[in-house]
Amino acid sequence: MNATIVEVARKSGTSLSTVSRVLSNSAYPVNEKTRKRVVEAAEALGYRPNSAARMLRSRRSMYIAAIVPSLNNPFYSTVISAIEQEVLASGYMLQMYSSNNDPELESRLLDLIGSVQAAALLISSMNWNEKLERKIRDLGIPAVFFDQIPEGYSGHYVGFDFHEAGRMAAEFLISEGHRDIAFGCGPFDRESRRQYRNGFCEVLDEAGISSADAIVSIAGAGSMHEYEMGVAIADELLRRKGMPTAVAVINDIAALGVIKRLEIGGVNVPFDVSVMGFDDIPYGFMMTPSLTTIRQPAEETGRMATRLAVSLIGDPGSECMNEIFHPVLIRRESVRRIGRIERKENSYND
Amino acid sequence: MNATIVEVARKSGTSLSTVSRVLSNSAYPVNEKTRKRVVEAAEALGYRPNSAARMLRSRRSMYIAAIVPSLNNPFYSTVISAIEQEVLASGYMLQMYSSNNDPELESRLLDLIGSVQAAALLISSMNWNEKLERKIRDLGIPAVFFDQIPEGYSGHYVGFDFHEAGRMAAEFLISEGHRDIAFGCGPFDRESRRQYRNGFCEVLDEAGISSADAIVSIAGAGSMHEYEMGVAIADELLRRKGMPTAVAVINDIAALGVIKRLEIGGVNVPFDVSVMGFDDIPYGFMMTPSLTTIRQPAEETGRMATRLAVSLIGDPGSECMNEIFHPVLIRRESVRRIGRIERKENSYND
DNA sequence: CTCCATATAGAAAACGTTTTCTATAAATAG
DNA sequence: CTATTTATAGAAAACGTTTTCTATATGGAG
Repeated sequence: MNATIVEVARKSGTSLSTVSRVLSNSAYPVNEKTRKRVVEAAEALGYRPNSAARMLRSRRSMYIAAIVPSLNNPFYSTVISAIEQEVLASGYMLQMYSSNNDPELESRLLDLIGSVQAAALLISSMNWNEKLERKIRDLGIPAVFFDQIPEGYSGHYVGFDFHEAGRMAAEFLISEGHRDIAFGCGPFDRESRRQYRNGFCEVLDEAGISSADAIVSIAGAGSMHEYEMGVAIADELLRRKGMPTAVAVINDIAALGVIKRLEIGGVNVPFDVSVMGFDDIPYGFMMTPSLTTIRQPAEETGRMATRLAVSLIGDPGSECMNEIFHPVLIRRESVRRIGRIERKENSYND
Repeated sequence: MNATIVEVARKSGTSLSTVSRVLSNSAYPVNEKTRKRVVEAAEALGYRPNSAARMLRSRRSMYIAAIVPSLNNPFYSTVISAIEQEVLASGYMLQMYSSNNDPELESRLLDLIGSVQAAALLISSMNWNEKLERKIRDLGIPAVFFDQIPEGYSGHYVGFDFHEAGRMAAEFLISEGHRDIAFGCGPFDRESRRQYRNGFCEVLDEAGISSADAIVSIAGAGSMHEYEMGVAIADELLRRKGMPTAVAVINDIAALGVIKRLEIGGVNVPFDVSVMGFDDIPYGFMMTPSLTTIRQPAEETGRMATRLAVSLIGDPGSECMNEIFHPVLIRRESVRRIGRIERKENSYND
């Protein structure tokens, strides 16, 4: 099987202690000549340290664990890529799992992570309760929440200002001359969505537009695919008497559903109705019309969360650290300025 | 810190051997009464086995490692999700890394994987050479390639019939009445693409259509984003004297670039030119026009590769196992039948 | 020249398990 | 009633490292 440190010791004519010191480049002084012999022997034998033994004895973990709701969501896959890079760059290895936002699965995953002795936990979850809190605390390792921060959570996190994003969406639509505005979404089952809605409605109300009528919330959307939800939102819009001039949708995929359904219903986007997304999925600018949306910085979130976690490893008692990212507006074609009727110049690129 | 088996033994008034037997549910008989005591003590202490110790002593790994070119690619993220599920279901844990198809990084990752003592390796790579072969062999664990199978590789794999996919694309276009057909792609730097091209051209030639003129290969596309490549393909098409009636594109994202660029150039898809994709990204049916394409079964690939790997763990000498999946045609709107001029009925769903 | 620090390296302990070995009591076979 | 399984459980070894402890030269300081 794999060569062990003992075989390297035998081959290099030294003791196992010496070999360990060389190969784990400890601070302990070892003669240059000997070091060379050891390195050569290890090389020749194709020695690779057994990480289980190493972790066991040194009581140091080489793993950072991450839990995201889904890997298929382009936002999270971007975050995860950034996390992966940063984790490797910090000398750790990544153990990544997806939870589907299922509390049951989340709990099982935390047990697994507990038994692999990860050095830190990165997690994005919409659930927060006694049980989860205890489970995470029992892990005895620093945990960093990122992206959505569940209500009541009070620990380290790298978040995003969903409230500001909601405000930004509404402000932009109003600044483009819209007054008759709808807000399409599913149930408000997570804090992030409530915040977005609050920000959005706040601005509407400030502008003297009734936000109560604006909301088109698809009740049973919890189990629906985002796209279907968008279709349902557009259905509802088409059913109403008066069409708004603009609709903000809770995420990009749903926005695509809205657009497709409206187009089929004979309503042109953006000429009859403007549609505004949220997320900035990488396909938004490839569409026709390309999607005006709001971006949450995904790489930055992943990187920052990882850095924070790494810095927390080894000093557990530190007070709550956090970082909040801000939304950035991505102006493209799916929202048009009211009053202008000329066709906006098309572009095939961002 | 975390409770150990010894503390559980003390608390339950038994020996550490007994505790181990209970908690690792070994086949060894242990009195029901005692078992209960142990379980309760473990529960009370919140005991979680230390996987490093467990792996070290039992010489069994709990990890399956996977390397994919990219996590941001929706095809791979679907594969990875399936792998994750299947790995967990088999009682293992997943260690997943992305290589960007970079041989250097691949090699580093293999070293890492070697030292974590994974039980099996799942890998999708376009590179195959002496060095990689030796590295993988040195791991001493079963390796299963999936998706693309590099030329010269002879081991376990779960593949896809790219040649058939190429044939299918060409046959479909011809069956829809097209004779003037282009094939848009980047450099043929990987076996899978060569196979697709070969199948495609084969059918063209059989039908008496010169395949040599059909190929629009963007030279510098190696470093380009797929979408840019599509734009470049369309540019080239627009530059030519005669527009083909149909263009097959090497992947969906590039197809989106082609469509957008053609539309901007005043060429309507599918009325003036039909566009055929390849991959079936999840956004294909959300677009306008929705994308006609060919699907490689991603979940099935991930699941099958994992099952194969798991079955291979522990009997290393078995001969080369493999499984090949076949393409399935996804008919949507971006390809139209030549001769028909009525607008196909739009649908907002698959 | 003696004493003490220093560089170097081997011996042994330890990490938390699983597994093998050994021991005892109960149960069955003869 | 003795001999031999069988059920049960503790003791001890082992997995491959890192770390602590101990030992031996070597080199200055006095």
